[in-house]
Amino acid sequence: MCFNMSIVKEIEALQEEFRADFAEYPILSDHALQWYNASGFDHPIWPVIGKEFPDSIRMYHWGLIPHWVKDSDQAAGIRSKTLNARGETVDQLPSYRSSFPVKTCLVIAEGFYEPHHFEGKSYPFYLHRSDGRLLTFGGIYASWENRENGRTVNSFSIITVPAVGLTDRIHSHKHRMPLIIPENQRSRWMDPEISPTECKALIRSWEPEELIAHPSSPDLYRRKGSRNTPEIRDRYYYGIEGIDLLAI
DNA sequence: CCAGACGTTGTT
DNA sequence: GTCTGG
DNA sequence: CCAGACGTTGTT
DNA sequence: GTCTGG
Repeated sequence: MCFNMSIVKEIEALQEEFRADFAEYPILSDHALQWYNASGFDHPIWPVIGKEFPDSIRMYHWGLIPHWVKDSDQAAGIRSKTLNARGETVDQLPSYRSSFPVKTCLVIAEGFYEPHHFEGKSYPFYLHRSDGRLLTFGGIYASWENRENGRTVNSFSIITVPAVGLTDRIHSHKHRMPLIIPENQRSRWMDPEISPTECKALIRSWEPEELIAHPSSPDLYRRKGSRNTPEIRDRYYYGIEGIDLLAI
């Protein structure tokens, strides 16, 4: 699963790393993305690089709206359920298959959150690279035309796979994790010539050696108030050994 | 045949 | 758009 | 607006 | 406690 993620980076840092420019420069007072925690259920716009626009970074809404959706009510109903697309079935399901493999994308993030269930309670953990470098999740995207107002909504879904390694130890409940595309596989993932079979073969459980994790604030999943504060991403001490020491 | 689904796994 | 369940 | 739901597919 | 569906 992957319903919450984070990125706190300068716009320029993304452009340099991916040798791609923002198609529409985000209107940000400080030229930085400042998501300590973004909840998919709020459908934030997020930086992605799509197979059809490999030289630009675009801000797409998290929560894929399939092209066949008829109206905004239907769109609202489906996009909370398409934050993740299971890798096992992404090439078959009606909501995703027309995006695979022609509309795959790299979803740029610094880290992501997973809940650890322990003694009947849930504790969020933040997972990220120890060197602070960015991660790229494998995703799919779609464009939907809202006929009520003539506007186009671009959106994406993060592909999920069975959890492994540190992520599996943390997400002991669902055993799922986002598809992480290794740096040396990014160009392959973005290859416009790739066959469906070859593309499907790139959907594998993997996490970088550098991935580390720590418990984070129980406020992460609160419904009320701002959940996008610097503190929410910091290490939180629960005073429970099974939690505080889990990822050490 | 037509109406309805189409999706995944947070929390309280 | 296309499949499924009734 | 109110009644009714609120969950999962193991072993941390 | 809070959300959804009727």
